[in-house]
Amino acid sequence: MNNPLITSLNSEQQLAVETTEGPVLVIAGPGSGKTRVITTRVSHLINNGVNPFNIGVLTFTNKAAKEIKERLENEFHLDSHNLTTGTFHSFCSKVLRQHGSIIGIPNNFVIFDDGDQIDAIKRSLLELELDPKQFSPRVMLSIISNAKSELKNYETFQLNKSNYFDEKVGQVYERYSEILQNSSALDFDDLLMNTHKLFDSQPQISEKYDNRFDYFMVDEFQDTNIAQYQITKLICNKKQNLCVVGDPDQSIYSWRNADIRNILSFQKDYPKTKIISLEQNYRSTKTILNAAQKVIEKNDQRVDKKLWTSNDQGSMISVLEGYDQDEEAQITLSEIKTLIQSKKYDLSDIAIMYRVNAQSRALEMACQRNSIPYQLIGGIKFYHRKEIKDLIAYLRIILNPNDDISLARVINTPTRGIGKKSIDEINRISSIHNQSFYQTIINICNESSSPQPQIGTRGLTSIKNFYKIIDNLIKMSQKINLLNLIDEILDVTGYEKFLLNDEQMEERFENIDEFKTSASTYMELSTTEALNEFLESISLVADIDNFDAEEHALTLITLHQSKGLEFPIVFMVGMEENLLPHRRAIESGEPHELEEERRLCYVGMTRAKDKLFMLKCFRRAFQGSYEPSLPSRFLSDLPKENIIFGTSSKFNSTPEIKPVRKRIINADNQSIHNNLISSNDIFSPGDKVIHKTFGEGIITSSKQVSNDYELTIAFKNSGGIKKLLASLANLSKV
DNA sequence: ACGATGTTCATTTTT
DNA sequence: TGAACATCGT
Repeated sequence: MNNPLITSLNSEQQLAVETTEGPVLVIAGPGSGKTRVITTRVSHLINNGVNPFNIGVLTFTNKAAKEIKERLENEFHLDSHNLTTGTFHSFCSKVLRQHGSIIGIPNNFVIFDDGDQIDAIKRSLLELELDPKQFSPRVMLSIISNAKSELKNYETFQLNKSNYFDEKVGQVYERYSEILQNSSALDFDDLLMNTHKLFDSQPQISEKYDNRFDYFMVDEFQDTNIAQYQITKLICNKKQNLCVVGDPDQSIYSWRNADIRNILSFQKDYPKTKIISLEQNYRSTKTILNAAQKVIEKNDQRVDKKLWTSNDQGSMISVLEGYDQDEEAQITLSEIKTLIQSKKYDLSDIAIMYRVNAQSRALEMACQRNSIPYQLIGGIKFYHRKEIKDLIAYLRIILNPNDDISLARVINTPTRGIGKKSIDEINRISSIHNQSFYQTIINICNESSSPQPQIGTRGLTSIKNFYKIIDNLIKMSQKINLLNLIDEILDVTGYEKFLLNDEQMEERFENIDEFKTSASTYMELSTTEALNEFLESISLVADIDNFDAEEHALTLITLHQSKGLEFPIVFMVGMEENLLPHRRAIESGEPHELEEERRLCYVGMTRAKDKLFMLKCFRRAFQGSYEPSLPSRFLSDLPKENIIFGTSSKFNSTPEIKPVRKRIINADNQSIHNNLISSNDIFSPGDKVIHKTFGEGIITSSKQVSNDYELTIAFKNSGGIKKLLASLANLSKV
C-alpha cells in the first residue's frame, strides 16, 4: 500500500504503524513523533477495514486523547466517533457506570477528589480516636492509595499487619472504605481497582470487552500502575493485539505508584513481543538533545539508547542566575520580552517550567508587572476553589443526599446555626445506626430519632430549616434545568448573600459564572442526567486538559505537567539543589528517587525545540525565610560546549565560534560560574563554614581579589548574605 | 454559635 | 508565607 501518510514516516515509525498483529512495545524517545505514529497506526487499521468500534487507545490525559481524535478527523478524514479513547480513569468510570452494579456499585456513584478523600480520612481518624498528628491524613491516604493501585483492598491489606502502625492504617483503610461506600462514592484508585475486580470476577463482562477490542493501544506505558496493567491484560487476552508505547527515561510518576516494571512484565507476559525503538528526534536542536542526553546518561538504572537528530546545531543553552526568586522571574521576563521584540517568537511559543507549584507565584507577579499575559496550568485548581467546591457539594447532595462528606462540608456553609456540637451529635447518632447524616437529620426532623438528640431548640430549628432547604432543592431538581438549579441553590441556601461579604467576592462570582458556563454544556439532558455527567466530567478533568497551545499567552507549567508538550522556547527555573532535585528525593537517600528527579530534568529539557534557558537564584525564600541556594547537580552535568553563562547576545551563535571559557571569564557578577567550575581554593562554593559572630553558613561564591579571595557567604540564621575577605574572616570549615 | 485574633506548622509532583 | 487549627470574648 502506498499511503503517503505512511511513507513519509521513517522506517522505525513505519514498522510501528504496520506491525499491527501481536504484542508490540514501542520505545519512543522524546520528540520521536509518537503521537503521529499512534494516529497513523489507528488510521492504518481503519483503512484496512477495522471498525473503529473495535479499537481502543488509552492515553495519559484527556487532552492527548482528544488530540488523537482530532488528528484522525482532520488529517486522515476518518470518523473517530466510535473509537474508544480516553484515560484509564475515564474508561473505567464508563465501564463501572454500565456494569458496576453487578459488584454492588451504584451507577450514579460520585468521584471523590483529593480534598474529599482527605475529609473522609479525617473522619475515619476521628471515629477511631486516632491522633491526626501521629497519623497524618496525607500519609494515610498515600498508603491506602498505594495499596489500591496494587489491587489490595482493606481485607488483603489487613492480612499483613506486621506492627501497630500498619494495624491502625488497616483500620483507617476499612473505615475510609465504609464512608465512601455509604456515600456512594469512589476515589480515583477505586475506579481502577473495582474495574479490575469486575473484569476478574465476572468473565462474561471482561469477555465482552476482550471480544470487542481487536486492537488496543496504551500510551505513556512507563507511567501505568499495576492495576492499569492488569486491567489491560484482562481485555487483551484473546487476540493480544496490544501495542504499548512509552519511554522509561520519561517515567516521572512513580510517586503515584506508576510502576516501571510493567515494561519488563510486558515482555515476560507476552514473550512474542516485538520491540521497536524510535530514536530519531524531530523536535530539538543538536545542542539541546546532546545536553539532555548527557544529563540522562548519568542514571544507572537505565537501558541506553542513542537519540539523534538531523536538526541544526542551534544556539547554546543559557544558564542564568538571579539574586532571589523575584529577580530570577524578572530576568526570565526580560529575556522573553527580547524574544518577542525580535518578532521571531510569539508568547504562545514560550513556556516557563518549574518543579513545584509554589514557584509560580513569583513568576505570575513578574508577568503582571511586565504586562505579559500568561496561562497558568494547575496551581490551585479551578474546581478546588472554595466557592466551587461548596457548590459542587450542594449539587452532589441533591443527586445523592447520603453523601456524608459533601453534606458535612456545607451543612453550616454559610453559617446557619448548626455548630460543632450539633454536628457531633448528628455524627454520633449516625454511627449508632450506621446510617447517613441525611437519614439522621430526617429522623430528627420527624422527631423519630433514637436516641433523642442532645441538641437545644435553637439547634433543632436550624437543622429543620436546613432539611427543608435540601428537601426542597431535591424536589425542584425534578422540575427545573441545571442552570436554574444552580441559581436556586445560590439563592435558597443563602450562599449568594454569604459571598457578598467576602473579601474576594468579585473573583468568586466570576468563578461561579465560569462554573455555570461549563454546566450549560449539559443543558439538553434531563437535570439528573446532566448532573451526573457534569459532576463526572469535573472529577476527571486534568488541568492540562484545558491547556490551549494557540492562546497568545506565556505558559507557566510544572515539569510534570509538561510531559508530552513541546515549545520553541523553554525556561527551566529553580535549577537548584533541594528544588530540582527536590529536597525530599535527596533526603530520602533513595537512589531511585534521585534518578526520577533526573528524568524530570530530562523531560523538561527535551520539551524545548529551539532554545533552552536554565535559571537558578542565589538565595530563595523558603517557609517564610530566605535560604541560600546551591546550583542543581544537573547543571554540572551539562556539557560545557553546549552552555553559556548569561545570555548569548547573538541568538544564533554556534559553539564552535564562541569558546565558552572566554564568556565565563567575561561575565563577572554571577556566582554560579564559580560554583560550576571547581576552584581548588581552600574555601570553595558549597563549603559549610563557621564564623565567630555570624555562625554557620555556606560559601556561595569566591572571587580572587589581588592575592586574597572575596568570599560570599550565606549565613543560616540572622547573618544573611555577607561578603568577607578570606584572610580576615577567620573561618573554619565544618 | 461565631467571628476575631493568635499560634503553629508544613510545603512535590496529580489522574 | 500563608493555611489550618486553637483560643477567647461577645
